[in-house]
Amino acid sequence: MIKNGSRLSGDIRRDQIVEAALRIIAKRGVKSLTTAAIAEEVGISEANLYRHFNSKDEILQGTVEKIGEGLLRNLDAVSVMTDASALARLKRLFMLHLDYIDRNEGIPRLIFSEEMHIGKENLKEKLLNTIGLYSAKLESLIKEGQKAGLIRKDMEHSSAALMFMGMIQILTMKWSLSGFSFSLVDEGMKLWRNFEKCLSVK
Amino acid sequence: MIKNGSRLSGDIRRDQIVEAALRIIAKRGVKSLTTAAIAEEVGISEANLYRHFNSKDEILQGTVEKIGEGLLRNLDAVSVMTDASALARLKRLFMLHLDYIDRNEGIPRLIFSEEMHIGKENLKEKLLNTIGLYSAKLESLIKEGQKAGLIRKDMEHSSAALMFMGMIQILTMKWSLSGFSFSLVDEGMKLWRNFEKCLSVK
DNA sequence: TTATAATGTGAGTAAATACTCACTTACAAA
DNA sequence: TTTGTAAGTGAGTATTTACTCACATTATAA
Repeated sequence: MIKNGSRLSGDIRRDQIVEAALRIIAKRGVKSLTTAAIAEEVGISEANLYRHFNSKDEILQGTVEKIGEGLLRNLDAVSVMTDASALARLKRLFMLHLDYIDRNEGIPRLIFSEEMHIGKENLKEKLLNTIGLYSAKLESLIKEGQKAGLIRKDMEHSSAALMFMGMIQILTMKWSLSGFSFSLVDEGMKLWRNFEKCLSVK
Repeated sequence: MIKNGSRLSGDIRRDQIVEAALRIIAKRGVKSLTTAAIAEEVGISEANLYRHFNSKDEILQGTVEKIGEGLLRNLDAVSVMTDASALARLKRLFMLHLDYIDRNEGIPRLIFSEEMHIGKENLKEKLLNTIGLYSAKLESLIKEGQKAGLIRKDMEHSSAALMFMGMIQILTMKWSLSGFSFSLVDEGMKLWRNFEKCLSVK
């Protein structure tokens, strides 16, 4: 049995464990992600966990990978919209992102968590890598919009991309602090309308 | 000796403890903020900590208060600039905020931390309260700028305020993830220039 | 059938952590 | 001087947590 973090197509338990971890984070936070809690959520013994992962850290790594895959799927979904304008695709990406977070409340918890920021170089790297891919896509969409005459030419790509991600972040954080009490998507729509004014040529 | 969380002017140890806590968070994160670590940083025994605070939670509350005070001081500093334009004051507030974070690396760690988001209703409330005051100030400055004809009239106040805070957030998070490896203030300046384009009437 | 590997578990263990307690020392006011 | 109180400590304790180990069961393939 290979347990070194590499994917093994047939290992159903691995997926169950990772999904259980995400559920626990969503419900009770990263601090409550103990081996005991995971084992109970899956319905197996704690010792059995270690038949599928070498450490709790590896489990965490699995959940980060899973989240990253979901986010990158959104990039693909937008890439496919070949007949839509750059601005329409940016909007779609914005809403897809919010919707994905809405369906996985563990995401902001995990991304903001200290586990992701301190030590754990592999986790940090994965996150930075995903952010990098995301930024690149955003910047290329913005450039495309500028060429098409939809987005003002004096808008700097990297700054606009940061603004895009910043809006998602602050909204997500407010949402998390409020106990997920308002509609991410509705509030996001309002924010987007304003951002579009910023981008558009007058 | 009163230890119920209320300020006591003469208690120097309280301040020392809170400052030590902030230093530990900056250096090693909230997870490393143990009673043992605090005691060692201050240079007193663990038991002595409990002469000044009833619990570790109270110490954390003290640090959150300290940070909040600093942020609100920036609001005051800007309120005093009576002869500057609304846009100039917004810029000043933006840079003051970044500078304050730059000098206190523990701030993003603490604000993003699970301790602030899960359970601990009193901490959450303090944070939300500070954010509320901040938003209100931002919105009033934006309105002022609109009246003066400096900021475009079709910009929605609350969305623009969220964008302002979102930029600080995303920049701060990138900075934290990068191990504080770039200049917050320099990168912030770039972002600000772009944001000003968004706000300004053409 | 039988050998081998995978999957499973209960009962640990060592380390970390927030907090307590009995007791001592310093020090200011009566 | 006495007395009361704040400030201090070393040596605990109960609990939590990641992880291990010896051993049992199940599935697979020769």
